[in-house]
Amino acid sequence: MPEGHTIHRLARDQSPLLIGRPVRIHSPQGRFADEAAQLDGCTIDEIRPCGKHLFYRFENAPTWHVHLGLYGKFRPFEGTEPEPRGQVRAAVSTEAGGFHLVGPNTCELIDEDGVQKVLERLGPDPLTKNAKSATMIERIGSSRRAIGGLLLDQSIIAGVGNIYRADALFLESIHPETRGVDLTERQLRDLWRRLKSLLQIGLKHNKIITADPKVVGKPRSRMTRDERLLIYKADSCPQCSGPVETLSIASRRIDACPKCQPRVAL
DNA sequence: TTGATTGTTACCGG
DNA sequence: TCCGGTAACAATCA
Repeated sequence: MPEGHTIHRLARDQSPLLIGRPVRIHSPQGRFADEAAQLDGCTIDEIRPCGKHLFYRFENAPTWHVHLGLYGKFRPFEGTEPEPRGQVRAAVSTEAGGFHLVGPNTCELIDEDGVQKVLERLGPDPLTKNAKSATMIERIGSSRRAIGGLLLDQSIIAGVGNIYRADALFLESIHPETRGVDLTERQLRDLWRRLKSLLQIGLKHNKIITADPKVVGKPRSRMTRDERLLIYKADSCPQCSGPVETLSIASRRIDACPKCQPRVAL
């Protein structure tokens, strides 16, 4: 259930355990068996995150491309591999431990051309070092689509999901139905910085910080100011205490405060 | 059992 | 041509 920060976090956490040594890979339920056999015993050179995609680059073997989709997750273990539970597509391990990959959306082997094809379809990822906002700003600024929809479009900006789009727009006082062309360059630069900041906070804490106590996992009263000032699934606006408006943009829920995020007059 | 969900894509129609 | 709506896929939980 990832937005981009989850993917970057996984790459960061898995790298010291897996890179530079041979790994055992198998597919307990067979749905990835042929591919796993190709990788078994090979050495991982690099675990590269981009947006919501993960690329495991191997020495002398194809690249393993994983996208978790809505439900996929990595179930880590220490020491000996446990009995698989659920739809375990692949099991990866070293002597120290490893993980079960459960229910991913994408799980495939691709060559370098394949990697490039996936990357070409992604916009800049704010969590990637030296990522440039220019592409995002240019594409949004020339689009008549609603900004709420544009932020979910991975070819415009990679790694942003449903929660961060809502909270970033709230923090920047932009109504989700505002058209891209109606935003100023200043607003777009601020929006990029805000998304980057939110993703970095998520990366640091290893969870999305929102106003929903169930998601955050700690009481609202104990959140810092930055953590609390968010609107996704909030009962009322954290800023003005007014009612929250729930909309559907790009077929997904988005919340907004009609007072703090005024609609632009057309 | 039903509905919702931190995702993506193909397809259709205005 | 652009863009929104919808279904499909898939897994889990309240």
